[in-house]
Amino acid sequence: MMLCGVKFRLDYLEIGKLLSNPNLEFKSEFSRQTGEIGQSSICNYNGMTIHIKSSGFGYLKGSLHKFKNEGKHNYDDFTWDEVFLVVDELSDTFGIKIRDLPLINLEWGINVETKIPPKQILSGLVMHHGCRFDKMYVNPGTHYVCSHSQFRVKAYDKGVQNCLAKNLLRIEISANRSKFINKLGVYKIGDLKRPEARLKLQNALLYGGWANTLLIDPGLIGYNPSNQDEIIRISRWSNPNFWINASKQVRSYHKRVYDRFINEAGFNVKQAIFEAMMKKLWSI
DNA sequence: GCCTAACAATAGGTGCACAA
DNA sequence: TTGTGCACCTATTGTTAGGC
Repeated sequence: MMLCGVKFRLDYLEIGKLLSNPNLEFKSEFSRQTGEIGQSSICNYNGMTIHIKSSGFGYLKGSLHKFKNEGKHNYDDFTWDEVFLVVDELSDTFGIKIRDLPLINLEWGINVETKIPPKQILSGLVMHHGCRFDKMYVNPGTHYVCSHSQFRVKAYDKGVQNCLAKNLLRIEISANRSKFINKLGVYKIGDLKRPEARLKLQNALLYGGWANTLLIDPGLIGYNPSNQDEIIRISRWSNPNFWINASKQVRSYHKRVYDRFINEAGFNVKQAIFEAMMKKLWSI
């Protein structure tokens, strides 16, 4: 599993230390109209950003994974040992103890290699729980995002994004609220030293995230229905709008029947990804 | 302004009865 | 056999007040 984005809350103490750190250069908002210098100031450093809103409130956010790669990319693997090395390095650079800062947001995910191009898988993503996936166009590529109020489930083609030759699918959970990660036993980055906390993040990704997605199996597109009933069912199941517009009971029923059908017909794209994630999770 | 905690409201999943 | 509606429980979401 890989940690990606983080957002920490900064208090009076840290803000004072950061502002007096000679290695950091802060830029303030400046209004040409009034000539006033805004209260908030920003500092960018290798993919990490410090936002100081007032003397008592600010946050530090960015990608630890990118920071490890000097702010350039995040398509390689990022082990837990590396996470804590990066946190220590960042702590030294900034002169504050990052490990003990309260986490406000956290993003974690995994890259898996797939047999078929990720694009085919992504276009079949319909919903996560009762929430539909939206397409967000980012250059290059497309992010499939499902936004709940406390967290987002994201999937995208990591290979295309970084012009890699292999089929690399990234699946990610991003928690917007500290409540969501607190529930998993994570309050600060140091908590992730504990294997139980890491396991909870993994499970949230596997079971809470991927297992609860509704995926139209790419195999369905080329499937030859054997009778009239199947023609109707397949045409419904392969239509995202059928799922999105169905009442929750209808959806729940069809999901069950669809899962059984997928299983019997041997369409296993979702399951294969689940297993690949599982394997990958235990290897890094 | 930005965020959190607590609470109420709403939505999802499941099992079951039952209709077409 | 396929599909729908209902009740129940639980998880998620929205709202409000309040901290810093």
